[in-house]
Amino acid sequence: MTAPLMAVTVDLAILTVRSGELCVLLVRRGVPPFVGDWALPGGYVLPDEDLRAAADRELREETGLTDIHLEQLATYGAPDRDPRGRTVTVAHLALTPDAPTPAAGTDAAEAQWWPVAGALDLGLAFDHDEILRDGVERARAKLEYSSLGAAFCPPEFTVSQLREVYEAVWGERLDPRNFHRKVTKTPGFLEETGGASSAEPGRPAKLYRRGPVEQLNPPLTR
Amino acid sequence: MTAPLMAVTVDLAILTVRSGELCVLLVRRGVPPFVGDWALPGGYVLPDEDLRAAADRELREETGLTDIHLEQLATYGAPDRDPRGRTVTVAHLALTPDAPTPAAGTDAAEAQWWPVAGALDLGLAFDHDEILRDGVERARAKLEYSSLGAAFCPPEFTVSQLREVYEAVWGERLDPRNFHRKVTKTPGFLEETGGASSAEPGRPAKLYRRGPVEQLNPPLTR
DNA sequence: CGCCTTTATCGTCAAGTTGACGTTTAGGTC
DNA sequence: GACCTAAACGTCAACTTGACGATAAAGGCG
Repeated sequence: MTAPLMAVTVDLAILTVRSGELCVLLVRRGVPPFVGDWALPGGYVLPDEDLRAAADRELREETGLTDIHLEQLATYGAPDRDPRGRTVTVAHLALTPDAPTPAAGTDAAEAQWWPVAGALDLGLAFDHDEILRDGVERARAKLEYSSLGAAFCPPEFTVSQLREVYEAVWGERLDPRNFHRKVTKTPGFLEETGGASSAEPGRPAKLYRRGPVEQLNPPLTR
Repeated sequence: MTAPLMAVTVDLAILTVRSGELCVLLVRRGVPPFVGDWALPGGYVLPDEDLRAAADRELREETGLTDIHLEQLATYGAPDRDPRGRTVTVAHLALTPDAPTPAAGTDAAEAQWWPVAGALDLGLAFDHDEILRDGVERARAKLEYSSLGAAFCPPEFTVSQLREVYEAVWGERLDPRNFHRKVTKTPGFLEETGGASSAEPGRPAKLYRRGPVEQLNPPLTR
């Protein structure tokens, strides 16, 4: 049997929290198909390129960001998902602290952060609605049982900043006192830096950085 | 830019519990490359076939099984993972109750259940060691916070059977009384059928089937 | 039939965790 | 200083967990 050949792409659901809202980076397509529609950034995997390397490259090209959390999400390969021909896309999920709106890439007329609810109302190109929904779902689930919330925060952050991340991703308010107790009493989740932040009114908050723990046990609860 | 084309396959990590051990279905390769080596069952995705459909088809071809739990695991695409040329594989994880050793498929000289520890010592073809490790890891994690343990059990089963699944997958003993309390008191996890099993010595155990709940909250703990 | 063995099921209790909410602390501003 | 704000710490009842005792319901055996 001779193997059927297909195009393979990577697409990125790059999430951040801006002003208390979970946002995704979308690009407006500048080439067919779906010209003018909004889409997740992505592109073809090169002949000698690893999937992870392709995702890293696209991330760098679209945002200039490096060293942010990037994980494989899922692979989408419905036979008719791309009108140009059979294309399988390996979707990735990236999480980043709030960053300036990046420059547009080569294939994209514009790039812009969108609140996820609004992005899903736009009607994205290809099956990117589904990918985005799955990515947001993954992010929500991972905040519960991993220390990934800190991936949305700058290197040093306060407990309040971290709580605002959880509130934005989960879309619900959390009790500041119980949240503080939980994250500071979980060994290895946070490390005190010694610094303090007095940007906000009120008592200055201690600064923390990510601790070594990846899995939270017991998990945080929505 | 013209899209680089690649072969796309699905590979299956089909897990079951046999005599208290977590086992995986392996096939011995009958065609190059890696002739004679053990490998996960799998094959090319057809030109008009969805990824899920390809996984379903391979599962049916290799085991004759249908209607068992099947989920996408991850996608592996290192440029040199297949000596025949660039090949990306979408690995799937399948969980099934104990079943008879299936007949070999077309490309496989034999098919056989292997305890996972032994299977990893064999040195599997391609990157199937890595896929198997990831699949086992996924199964272990999902038992904690989902009701997927029942996917290893027949339609009707006892609490002890379910506990033996957990013990086999996690590789540790659980207290029968606390396990019983946990699974029977979690609303929606199990449904009593009314029947009883007296196959074992001792008091007959009530029979249960899977309840509607998918996510366990709070989770079971190792 | 009683008695033993086996496993299922139920109960108990101390320790730990959660959720709701009060109190104190440490900065700003007027 | 008085007042505002948010951080950080405390309290307490309800619940969950882990360890393990007690009871129930079968079969085997004298």
